Amino acid sequence: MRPTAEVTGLATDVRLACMRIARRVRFENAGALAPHQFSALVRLEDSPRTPGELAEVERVSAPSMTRTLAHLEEKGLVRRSPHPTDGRQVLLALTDAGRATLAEVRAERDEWMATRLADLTAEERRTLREATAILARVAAR
Amino acid sequence: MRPTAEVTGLATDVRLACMRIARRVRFENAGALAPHQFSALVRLEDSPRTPGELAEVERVSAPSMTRTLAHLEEKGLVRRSPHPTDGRQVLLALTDAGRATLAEVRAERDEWMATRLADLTAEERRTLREATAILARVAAR
DNA sequence: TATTGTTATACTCTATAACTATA
DNA sequence: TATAGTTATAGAGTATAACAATA
Repeated sequence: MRPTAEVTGLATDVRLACMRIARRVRFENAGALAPHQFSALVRLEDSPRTPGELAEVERVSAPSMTRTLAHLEEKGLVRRSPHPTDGRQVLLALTDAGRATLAEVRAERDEWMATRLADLTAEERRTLREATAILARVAAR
Repeated sequence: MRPTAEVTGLATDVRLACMRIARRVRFENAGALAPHQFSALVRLEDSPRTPGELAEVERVSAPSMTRTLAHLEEKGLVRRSPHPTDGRQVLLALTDAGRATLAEVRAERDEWMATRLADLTAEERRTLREATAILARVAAR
């Protein structure tokens, strides 16, 4: 469907609101983990992956991912193991420390948001709950 | 007010939704302008500012801002002029090209969002409209 | 003597190209 | 010969320290 003026105006507002929130969350929680390191760690949460897969999904070059993974390994957050069937490939997996770090960073970020949402009315929170479901679909497309 | 479990869960959802949207918008529109250059340009929109003011509000060092401004000046997006009363300071202002560039980047970003919002129902857009007003207040605190 | 801005230098993240090992 | 990953090298952004000009 072709966007109307009403939709375009809303698009601006939604975009700006989301970018400001994201910026505040990142700023408030610089944390011990750089953004690209955090992103890579998140990708390993569901299952181990190869450096190549991680580079592709994070849209960085293979050498960049090599470097990022080396740092995460130094910090003990990921562990590497040989690929079971392809000797050229390597598998990276989260360590217990890696999982704990992910949880910590998320807890800090949630706390920032939660303290602010606690001051809203129940009605306002209901609106946000509905909106996040919609935004999740929008982001997925 | 102390966050309840219900609020903490919502905080996670809101935070994730906003960060995903922000990420998609940034990814989708890499544009001709690097993020830090775009940010600095936005700060000059309302009125001219000194390098020191820009460095503080963008939370980067003075030398970093010097460098950023040099690049923006090379591209013809900002113009420098002497401070009227203090010979040590310098004033940076947007050029017409700078304003045009800002408008272009925003238009691209809005288009990405607008094409997605156009597929939603009117009811869903009403929810988003209410939510963005709430989020704007949250981000401002 | 303090402040504003720039230059000097070093470190980090990123990319492309070259290299090694395996398929 | 093609693919996965690493190493070599270079480019861009950032920071701290040192410097020049002005208050």
